[in-house]
Amino acid sequence: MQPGLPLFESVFTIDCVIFGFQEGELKILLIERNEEPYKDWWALPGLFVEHNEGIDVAAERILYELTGLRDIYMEQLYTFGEVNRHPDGRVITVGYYAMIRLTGHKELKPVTNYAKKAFWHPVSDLPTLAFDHTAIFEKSLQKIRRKISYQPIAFELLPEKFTLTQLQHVYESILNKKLDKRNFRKKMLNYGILKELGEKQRGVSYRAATLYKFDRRKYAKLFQKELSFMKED
Amino acid sequence: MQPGLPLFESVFTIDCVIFGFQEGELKILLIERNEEPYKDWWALPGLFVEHNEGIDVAAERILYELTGLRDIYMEQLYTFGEVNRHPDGRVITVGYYAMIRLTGHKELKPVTNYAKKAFWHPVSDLPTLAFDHTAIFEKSLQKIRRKISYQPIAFELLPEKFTLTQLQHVYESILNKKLDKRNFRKKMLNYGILKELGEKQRGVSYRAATLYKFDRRKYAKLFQKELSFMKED
DNA sequence: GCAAAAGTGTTTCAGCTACACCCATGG
DNA sequence: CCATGGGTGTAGCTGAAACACTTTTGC
Repeated sequence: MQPGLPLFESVFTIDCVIFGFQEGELKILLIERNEEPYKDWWALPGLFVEHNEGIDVAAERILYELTGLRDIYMEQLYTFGEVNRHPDGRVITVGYYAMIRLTGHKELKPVTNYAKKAFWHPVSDLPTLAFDHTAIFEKSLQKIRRKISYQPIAFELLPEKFTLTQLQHVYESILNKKLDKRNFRKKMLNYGILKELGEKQRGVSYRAATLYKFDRRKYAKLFQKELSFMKED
Repeated sequence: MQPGLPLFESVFTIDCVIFGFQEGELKILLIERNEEPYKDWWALPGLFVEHNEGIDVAAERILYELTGLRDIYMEQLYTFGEVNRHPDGRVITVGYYAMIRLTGHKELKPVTNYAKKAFWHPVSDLPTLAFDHTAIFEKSLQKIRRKISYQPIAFELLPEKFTLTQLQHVYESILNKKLDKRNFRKKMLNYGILKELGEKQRGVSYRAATLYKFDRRKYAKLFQKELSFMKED
């Protein structure tokens, strides 16, 4: 620590809610802790922030250590600094959330020492989590529910090529309600931010659907920054 | 600091964007710094968080020290943790924003030692601020612009009794655009969350306007939590 | 031929927008 | 009597919601 600053120091961590979409369900990545406190509990992946490490960089570090992925969609969520949130003393944590593409064959990397293993858990059926991690998760879900109505985050969870039905399932699992198929398609195609690829699905035992990709260029052109997507209630 | 935690400590502060509405304009409270670094610069009011002090409590402490007010509308904004944001080393800061009622006669309390004085500055014409405080301010403005469209935060800036025109001016100054008077009134009254008091304005040299108050009870009953207020663009 | 999902239009309704004039009051 | 802001209604448009049947494909 440099001179000039007073000695008000605090212990300080990052916790991360990592969303993925698998088997038609929204899931998050949990680890099983291998250390006290909360040994053997499920928890959000987290780490201590090092000196002279920016918090965004630290958040990316977690993600890389766990999944081997870089350049992932990731946003800061909220900072949790209640005195009693950690049994060993005042630990402030900054929550982040991330969204990753689970292409099925992607394996989780061997997990760091403080965790036994990591698993994808459906958000509809989470166990009780360590610390205040349940609250952090709930805040993240609130945030993406709101965000999906004005930013194109659904595409972060899908492979590059996807069908409209897959896209609809992402919206439905985040918003936790059924949407009307015709209205969804009409609206989505009207935005003009999907590019229809010439291709169709392969290897399905029913009528193959048209594949689309998200056209970032058009999106950026149409809306400098935002877009009113999907009504909220 | 308690045993059991590793020695990853960080210096850690709170900075606060305090909004007020005065003379028909949206303003924020700035202090003039009396200490290095950035001595003599304008800055957001901030402080170091003490050990065993929750961050929300610390944020309320700033507000009380500067304004003598408690029980104020206040929300966490974002956490800024870039390595180079503070010239003396890595200082993480949690930004908050608050909204207070400036009833005109309310004086600012004598300011703490690190500041010479505090002033209300119109947000439309802010000086360059110390550290990354300009970025913190801009994020807070973005946030309340979005928030005013789904939560009744405008009332936090007004006295208990207000006219519809005053309310409209609050919306206009936050959204930074003119609104149509008839449409604004129709919509606002339709929500059914304003209570018409029997009274009229006094001491104005034109037709006195009807006074209203925000009916929190009705608001809570109608919308458990949220409301789609004012379209966003 | 059947199971499973793809794909497709129209009507109705609510809420947003645009817009201009008379009224009450104090000085 | 004049200056200042208070207060009011309607018509047109746009976007959301509701709703059911035919098509394609693999097996």
